[in-house]
Amino acid sequence: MNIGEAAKASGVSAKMIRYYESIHLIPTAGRTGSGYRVYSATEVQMLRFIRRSRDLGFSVEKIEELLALWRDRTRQSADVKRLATDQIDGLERKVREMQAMIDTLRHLADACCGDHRPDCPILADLGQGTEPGPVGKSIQTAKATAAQLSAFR
Amino acid sequence: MNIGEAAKASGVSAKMIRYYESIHLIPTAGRTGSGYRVYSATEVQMLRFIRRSRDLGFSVEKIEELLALWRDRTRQSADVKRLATDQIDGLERKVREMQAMIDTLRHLADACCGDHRPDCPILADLGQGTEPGPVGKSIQTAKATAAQLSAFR
DNA sequence: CCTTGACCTTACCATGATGGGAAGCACTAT
DNA sequence: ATAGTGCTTCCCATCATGGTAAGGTCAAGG
Repeated sequence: MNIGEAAKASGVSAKMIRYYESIHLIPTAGRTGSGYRVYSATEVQMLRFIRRSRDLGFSVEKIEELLALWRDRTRQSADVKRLATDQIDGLERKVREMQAMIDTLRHLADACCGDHRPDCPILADLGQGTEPGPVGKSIQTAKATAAQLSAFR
Repeated sequence: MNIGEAAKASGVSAKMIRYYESIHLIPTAGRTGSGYRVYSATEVQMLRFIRRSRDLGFSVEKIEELLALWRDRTRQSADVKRLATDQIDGLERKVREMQAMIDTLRHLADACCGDHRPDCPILADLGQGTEPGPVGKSIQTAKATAAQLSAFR
């Protein structure tokens, strides 16, 4: 099977298949005499495993661990479960951070009449600065930086 | 005021201040005779505006628009509000996607006894593949790819 | 006056996962 | 034989941020 066919069958782009091979997430694919990569059903299954794991938000690093457990017939399901619950925890943390942003934004947006006039509590709040002092003067809900947000994973 | 002091006063790292200048998000800072950047209270206020916007998850691109509206005394508050509600929409979409992942993961984790035995429905599900066919055989809740997730912003 | 330490400057590299494109070779169907 | 599609490798871009290195500057104290 060609890389293109494997891509179609697994839902992983050819580009990413080559990338996964280059970072050794998957073993080096076999080659035809002319240098084309060749994939078997087993390898496509592994690619689907990866694809599904990515769909659940796992990082490549975590997928490496998942694959290792998958291959290991003497694994302990507790180890797999821990990976899953860690993933849940991380996602939930992210959701909470974003929810805090949403709450703040909605609060601000609700206060903005949103018409032709220039007065805007949203800009007023952003411009005010929200000092890190003891008594914040503006709505101070979202504490997470966008940087911190994307930091996870 | 030095870049270090401006960083402390605004909550934006010196590194990022230079970066924001290089991409023209903020105007070119003045310099002392020896080449040190100099910042006034006005510029620090702009940096705080940026910092706060980032805290609310706005991309640099969106912050550019926010800053333009901030400076424009003839702005229409509707334009600001639209930026805010768009941001809310984007965040909510992301939250929904992550919530779907969480739901799927929790479902799987709940089914995993998590002990010393190797049997694990989590790996079984990942390995099974969840074909894109009409009748998915495994739990199929999370439809968003991690790629799509981070694609926003 | 000289040293020390803290701070500034620029320039380059790295991150994580992915896409895009170019140049060149291989395969398939007409 | 030729056209078209698909494969190969290699390089670049993303986005916002941090790290590091080599070198210049400033302020305080001996």
